[in-house]
Amino acid sequence: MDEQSRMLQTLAGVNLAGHSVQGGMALPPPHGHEGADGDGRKQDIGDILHQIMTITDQSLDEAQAKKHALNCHRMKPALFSVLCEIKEKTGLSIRGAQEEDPPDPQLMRLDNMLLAEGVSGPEKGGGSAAAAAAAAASGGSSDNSIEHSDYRAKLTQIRQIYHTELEKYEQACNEFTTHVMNLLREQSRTRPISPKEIERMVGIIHRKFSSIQMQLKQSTCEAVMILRSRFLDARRKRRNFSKQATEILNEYFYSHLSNPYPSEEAKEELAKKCSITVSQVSNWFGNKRIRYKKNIGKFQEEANLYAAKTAVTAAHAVAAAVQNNQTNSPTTPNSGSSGSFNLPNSGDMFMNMQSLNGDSYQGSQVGANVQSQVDTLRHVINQTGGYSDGLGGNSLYSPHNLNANGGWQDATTPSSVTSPTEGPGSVHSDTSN
DNA sequence: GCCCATGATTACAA
DNA sequence: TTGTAATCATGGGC
Repeated sequence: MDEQSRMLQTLAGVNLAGHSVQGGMALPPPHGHEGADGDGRKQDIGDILHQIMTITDQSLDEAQAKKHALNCHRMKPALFSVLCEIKEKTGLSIRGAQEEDPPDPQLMRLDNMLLAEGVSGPEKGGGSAAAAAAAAASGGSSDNSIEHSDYRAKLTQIRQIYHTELEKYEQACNEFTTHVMNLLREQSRTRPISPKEIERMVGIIHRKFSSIQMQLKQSTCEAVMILRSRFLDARRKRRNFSKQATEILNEYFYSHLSNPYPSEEAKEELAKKCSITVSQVSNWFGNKRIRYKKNIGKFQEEANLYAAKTAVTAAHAVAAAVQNNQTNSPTTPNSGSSGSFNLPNSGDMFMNMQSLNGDSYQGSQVGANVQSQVDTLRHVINQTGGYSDGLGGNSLYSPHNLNANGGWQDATTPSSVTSPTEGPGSVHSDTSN
């Protein structure tokens, strides 16, 4: 109504003389510039304008009656035509300033994110990348498949809500647009409304609804981010490693107690075997070194246990090697690559035991001194098979690898055993520190 | 609910 | 960059 009033005010104040109108009728000049003949027409136009101007102050019935009277007035076609012309001219200038809005960068960002997360666009296991990353971060154990599906389920839920809401908005937008268009078409019978003006109005409505949609997209993005951060937050979802994984890590730790710093390759192998990540292996060793050093006494029993286990495995390995040597090699027992103390690959017993057991440490060349285990093995061999489990007072392992400063010694020369293939004091490849 | 174990994080040093 | 030390946060047994 504002625009209408404005235009009518313009009409009322502007000299319309000279405008040709439908039916070859010229509009009368305004008041004060006419002769006696024009006074009648002036009065007519003045009346019409007054009626239009006061139409909002009247009751509905009155207004309807006046509207009808206006529609039937003989001057209506002429006025209507002039109004159309003026509106077209003013409309052009307004459109020129408003059209061709550039795409909103924020909206584009939101759209891209929703697409990347699999919320919008075709459904093809959206968010699987995030879920996979989280699975890797949290250890890749069987729990992850549960968490993965949990994540997917929640994402699907968000997706459904998003699409339902979006559909609702679009439906409401269409309904409202249709309604407004109908209203405008209806009104166009009584006041000049061009199709372009209707189009512009539709554009305004769509812009309003798209701003609402943007809010929806924003909150959906937030929901996805929260879900993702919760899922990816390993600390929040801390799970203890499996017993088997801890066993493997402990075996490595205690069999490399003189230098418990696995190389990158060893970490990768351990990670693979334990179904955890390399950084988790690093964390584990970091924690283990610190906690072991802080409380050696507490870990003594554990150390003995793993030393014993290692010794048993090693004894089997050595027995097998001896047997192999007896059948295959006529040379001196300690020469060459086999023999009673000629441990394969020069003393990285853990690795070699794994190899002998058919595990995957072969070829990884993860060197570390294992003096304690070699000592243990010697002990076992010297006892000619009289192996004690090491838990009953006679400790198989003594924590002699920590130096006075509390740091680990660098792969020191074993006091009683010299590796046949390695010189004294040699440092293995896993001295990553 | 408390307490301990344990995986992760952070600040710092070498 | 890696390791250490301290700390946080959670899980699990009691």
